[in-house]
Amino acid sequence: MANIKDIARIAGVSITTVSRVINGHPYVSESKREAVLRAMKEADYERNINAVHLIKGRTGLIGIMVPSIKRPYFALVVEGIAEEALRRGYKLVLIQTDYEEERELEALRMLKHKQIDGLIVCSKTSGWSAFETYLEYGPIVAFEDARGSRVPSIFIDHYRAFTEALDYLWDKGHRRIGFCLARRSGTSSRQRIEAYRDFLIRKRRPFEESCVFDDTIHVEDGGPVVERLLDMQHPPTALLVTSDQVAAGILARCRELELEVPRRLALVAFDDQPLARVLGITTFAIPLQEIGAKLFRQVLEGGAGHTEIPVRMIERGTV
Amino acid sequence: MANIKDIARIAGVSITTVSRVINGHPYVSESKREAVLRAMKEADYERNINAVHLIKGRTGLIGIMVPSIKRPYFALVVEGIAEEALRRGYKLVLIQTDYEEERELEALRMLKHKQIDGLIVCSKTSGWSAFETYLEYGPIVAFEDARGSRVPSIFIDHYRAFTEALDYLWDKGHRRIGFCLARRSGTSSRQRIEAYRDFLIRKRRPFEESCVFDDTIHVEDGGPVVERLLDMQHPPTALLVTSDQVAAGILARCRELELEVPRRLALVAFDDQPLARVLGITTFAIPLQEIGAKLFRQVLEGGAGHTEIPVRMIERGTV
DNA sequence: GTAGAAGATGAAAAGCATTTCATGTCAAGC
DNA sequence: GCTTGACATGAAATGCTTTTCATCTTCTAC
Repeated sequence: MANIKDIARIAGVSITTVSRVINGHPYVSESKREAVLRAMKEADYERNINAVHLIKGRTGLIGIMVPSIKRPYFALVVEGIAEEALRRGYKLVLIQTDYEEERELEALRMLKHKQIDGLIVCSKTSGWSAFETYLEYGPIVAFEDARGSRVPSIFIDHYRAFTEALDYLWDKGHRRIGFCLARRSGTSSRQRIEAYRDFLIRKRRPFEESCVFDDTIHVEDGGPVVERLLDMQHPPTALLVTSDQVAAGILARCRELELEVPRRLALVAFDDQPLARVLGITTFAIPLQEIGAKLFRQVLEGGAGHTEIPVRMIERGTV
Repeated sequence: MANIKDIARIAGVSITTVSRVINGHPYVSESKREAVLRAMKEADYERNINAVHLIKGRTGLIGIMVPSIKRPYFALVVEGIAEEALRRGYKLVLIQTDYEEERELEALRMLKHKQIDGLIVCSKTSGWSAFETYLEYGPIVAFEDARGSRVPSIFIDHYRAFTEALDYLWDKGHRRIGFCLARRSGTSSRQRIEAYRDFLIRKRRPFEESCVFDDTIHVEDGGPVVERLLDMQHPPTALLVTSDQVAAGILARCRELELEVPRRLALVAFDDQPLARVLGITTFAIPLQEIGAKLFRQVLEGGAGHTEIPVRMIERGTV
């Protein structure tokens, strides 16, 4: 394909002039501009973007690290990021990690390689220090509580939200409260477990391992929770569920088994995804799309610091 | 940051030798290899990938054109693509189009620019001719019935599936069958409308505009459908719903209004997403993730032709 | 009338790695 | 002793665009 040199030759001008026309710089006479444009059309010229990237040292690409895009939670964040990226003329590179450190590292290497101009970490498994090391190569921002690290973050105080939810259920008369987590080792899970333990201490109640259900991530993970519940001597009367999807799965199985919600089992979920609205699930509103947009803006501006996103409970019919 | 020239200088070898070490070419003596590796470590060298892209004319990036990633349907396809991409060492550029032609065109331009090595079109609004024009710049593959065009495709015969579903409902005694569509102008919607019209002709039944519900895309679009149904003099007794999400929304509203499914309203949906499994929705299994993987393989291999993906109905409890 | 600014243009450097081609060494084989 | 092939190495070309610097012209203002 034709390159800028060819165009210069065809139009009878220098390469510089062609570049000026392409980039809209001033100081090009109308006649030459037209000649260049004509030549470009004639030769079906298209700028080789990789040469531009090389010389500019930027690519207009932002990396998004997500464990799995099929989880609506992340899909919503990415949607928010994508909308903002579009508005700013950036493209996104999707890096699906499945929580494997090696893949997370590869995303960081892309930053060092200058293949991406910045990196948005939606969730991760490696320690913060790995990310801090790469901070010098380009902006990174995380959607996870990174306070205490040098990685800028936009986060939700899960300790506070969980505490609020627990108190709410307690006030509604629930004395045995269980909860569902995704990965036990995740940052937010650890905060939630801490909130749970502190709550129990405050209420002088014993911690019971049987009340925590982990690895509940997808809608189909809800059913088994209900079955385990039914097998218990003293099952919890309320469940805090860290994802609307799982809550929907629980709700569906409860209906099948004619276990009344909220009479027999109360549910408080998180995210306020459309599904929760439709099913009337009491949940914490987390503005995932807006958070996505914020993440994008922050990574572009390269700002430091940690921003908390407030969440609030939306009462519907499951408590 | 250090470049290959610096490394060559530090290691006391030529640039070529450094390049050989980096790329694992043979014919490098052990002593020089070590010297180069030492120099690379010392100078914290990282290859500038954009220079590599420039000279190779490839980027290891595949573009994915999706209208909106937050729709689970597309998220699942992308998940499948991403898994396969990872296996093959490719990265993905997400191009969210929102069905705007300008953005679709921009994705095509990326192919021409050589910013991406290939393009997967999950759904689109522009005509095929636009895509055909760009076929010369790199492989394109579409997840949409492109028979009759030169764009390779992996597709589902929606005419056939719809016909099968209609006959099934007819055999179950339904005489008034309505259906929900996403965008009316989409390729699959047109095929489905055709199937519906042909079905009515075959059964000597009149076409009634009030039985088609369009722009139903998300889970929250289900409720309004039920409300419109209740307002009708002679509402359909069965609904074909082109997405599990919408079917879930319909089901939820039916329960709220105590409209028994399937006694008062039967539902057949499409996709067989996890949500449909959990809610016991009768639906057509479309292996979206596998299709994603297939799309990726095809775009890599640059194969032509059209491949039909067979679908089959899964009977659950909504008919 | 002249200094200085503004406008116009192009040569060349810079950005960086890969690959081809040329050259040289050494050992095996006849 | 000489040819041939395998192994080693580097100079230079290649991929393509942006940007700096230098040069030249043409006004404008005093």
